[in-house]
Amino acid sequence: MFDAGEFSPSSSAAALSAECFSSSSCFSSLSSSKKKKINNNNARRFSDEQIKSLETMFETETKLEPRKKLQLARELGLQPRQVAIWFQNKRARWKSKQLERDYSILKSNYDNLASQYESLKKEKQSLLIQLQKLNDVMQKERGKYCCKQEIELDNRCAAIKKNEMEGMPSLSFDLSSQHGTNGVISDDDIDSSIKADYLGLDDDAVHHLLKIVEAEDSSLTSPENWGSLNDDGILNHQPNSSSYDHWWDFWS
DNA sequence: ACCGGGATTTAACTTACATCA
DNA sequence: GTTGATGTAAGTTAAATCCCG
Repeated sequence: MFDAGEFSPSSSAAALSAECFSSSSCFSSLSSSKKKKINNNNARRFSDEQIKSLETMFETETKLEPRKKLQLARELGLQPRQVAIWFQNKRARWKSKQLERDYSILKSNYDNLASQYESLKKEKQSLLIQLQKLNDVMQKERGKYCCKQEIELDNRCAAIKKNEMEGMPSLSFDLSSQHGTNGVISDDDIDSSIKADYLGLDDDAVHHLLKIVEAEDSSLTSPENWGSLNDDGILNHQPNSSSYDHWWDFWS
């Protein structure tokens, strides 16, 4: 399908040199002094107008039809083979640039992900430290009030034994003394009772403990302590409930 | 300002392979 | 199925050009 005047790409060098089809292609066989002269005339490189036309054509189609190639070559005063070679080289350069662009985009995406990963890692570390602190406080308080209750229980047992020895009736469980004056158990009572049962503590211990926990809690709930959680971080995602299972493991 | 040399750009070439008549 | 013409991608060459010390 070669057009008239075009040479096969696989032609031998000897054949090509014999087919000296333009001043620029003949250029390589000239002496250095003549090369210099031709160079001064800007003959080797295509002119700006030629390049502009070639670029414009390349934007519309990266592979030229033979007829368009002939037409373009005629318009630019080049050999069709020169146009063909220019398009070959242009495709190669374009592909190389495209690879660079793709690489740059991929690298940018990777850097963003790596940055997010590092940020989340720091948040996790910070949360683990806070969790450990809370755990320590809980252990300390639980131990403290368990002892207090044991002492109180011992005192009551001692009083009962004393009364029994003195022939007085043993103290019965008095609802009114523990849960309001009318003997009716209020919601607060139930609430405290549940908390006490759950934690194994009495009311005072529960209230005291809750104050401590709330104080610790405020450091978690105040925005200034959130760090980068707001910045497109985990707070913007609906957490999977199982993600927080370890929090409740702590309480059980 | 000039120079030398390494880096980059670019036109042209070579080779290997694919397609089609 | 084979062959020759033609086209392309990928890699190379050589000269021009750029850049920097």
